[in-house]
Amino acid sequence: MPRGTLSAEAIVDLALRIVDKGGPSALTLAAVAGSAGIVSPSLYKHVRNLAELRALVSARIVNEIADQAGEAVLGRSADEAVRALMSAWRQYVRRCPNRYAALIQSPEPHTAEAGQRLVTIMTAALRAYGMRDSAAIHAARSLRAAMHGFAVLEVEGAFGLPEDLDESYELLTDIMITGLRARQDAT
Amino acid sequence: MPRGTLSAEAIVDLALRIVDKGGPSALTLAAVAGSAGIVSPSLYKHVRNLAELRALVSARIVNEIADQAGEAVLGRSADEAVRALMSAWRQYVRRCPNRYAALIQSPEPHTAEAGQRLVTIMTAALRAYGMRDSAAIHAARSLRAAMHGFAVLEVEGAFGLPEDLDESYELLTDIMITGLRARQDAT
DNA sequence: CCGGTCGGCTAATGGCATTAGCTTTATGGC
DNA sequence: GCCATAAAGCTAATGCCATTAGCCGACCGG
Repeated sequence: MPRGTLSAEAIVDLALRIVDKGGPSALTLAAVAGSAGIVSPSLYKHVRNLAELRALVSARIVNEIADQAGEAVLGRSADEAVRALMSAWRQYVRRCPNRYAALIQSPEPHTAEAGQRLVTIMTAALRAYGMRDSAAIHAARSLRAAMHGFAVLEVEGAFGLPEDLDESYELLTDIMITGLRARQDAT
Repeated sequence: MPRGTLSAEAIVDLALRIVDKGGPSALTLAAVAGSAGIVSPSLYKHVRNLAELRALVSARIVNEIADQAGEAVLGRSADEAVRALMSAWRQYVRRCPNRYAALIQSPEPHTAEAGQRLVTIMTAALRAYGMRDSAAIHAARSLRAAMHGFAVLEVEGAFGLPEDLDESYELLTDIMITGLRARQDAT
């Protein structure tokens, strides 16, 4: 077997660079092959098809986010943990908007596994509010919806008005924290 | 001029039916042309290109959502208005998941205009919390992020766990209401 | 030294968007 | 009622992309 230098991992690396530069729509097999110095059909020796490459890329991105999120939450709990988590999430989005835009939310094995890490991190952070099991799941979903929604809208340029986005996100953060805490008091 | 029966409006109608049936990726000029009984190049006499068609479709969808949202909010205020708004939003998503998935959040004139309607509806609902101007904008963005995030994740099947989604959304609704009310009390 | 397999290649197909340029057809002014 | 015109259809052609089939050479273990 020739050139051992091209693994699926390496291909994902190249794919990420392409996404960073040209956005999600630039991620084509032709482009990846080109940047690897081979022709596109050769890629099929490493990756099943474009859909799988997208899934692998997404899994990598989710893992990156989970890394950031996990680090942010470390040593904090309750309000501070949620604030740090939300802040870390948005920081990732601002640092790598194209990657975030390329994220595909599929019930695909690799991505799902990485997503599981996030669920664990989030439910752990929520345990400080006295939430467990189902309650923690529902709260984690709410948190994720808020973060993801803001991220998607910001990345896609959907916030047209001139108001400062940092302020908006701070408000969203405060709302989530207040809301979660109220739940804690309620139950 | 022959066949006056095919306007941009009619094309969007056909496009929506295609999206409903096959999801966003099924929306191709070839498919639309086929369902209109013409060949694809003829479409360019009515629509600039695929991107514009997508934008027109999105504008229509945003208007549909604004209709539902506006109706839901009518005659209610504060908590009740927010609850009704969030409920209407998700009902639309559940009724037309493919349409929601096809939504493109572009800073494009038609969509932006429809989006303006939504902003108006939302800020009006938030005025009951004593929010005006910038404060209302930030709050509207937060609300939109929460609703959109949940919608996107639900539509894309990103919520893998068996927990009931209705319950999750109710929690998110409560969190938003509690958070917004706390803001009201704060200022 | 040799055979298998891995990883590259070329060729070919089919779907799609898009452009150019031709033809038909309805209609509005005469 | 007729005809010029412009709208709205068509065919042909291009180019990009994913994907499949089948070929070939190079590395590795024995």
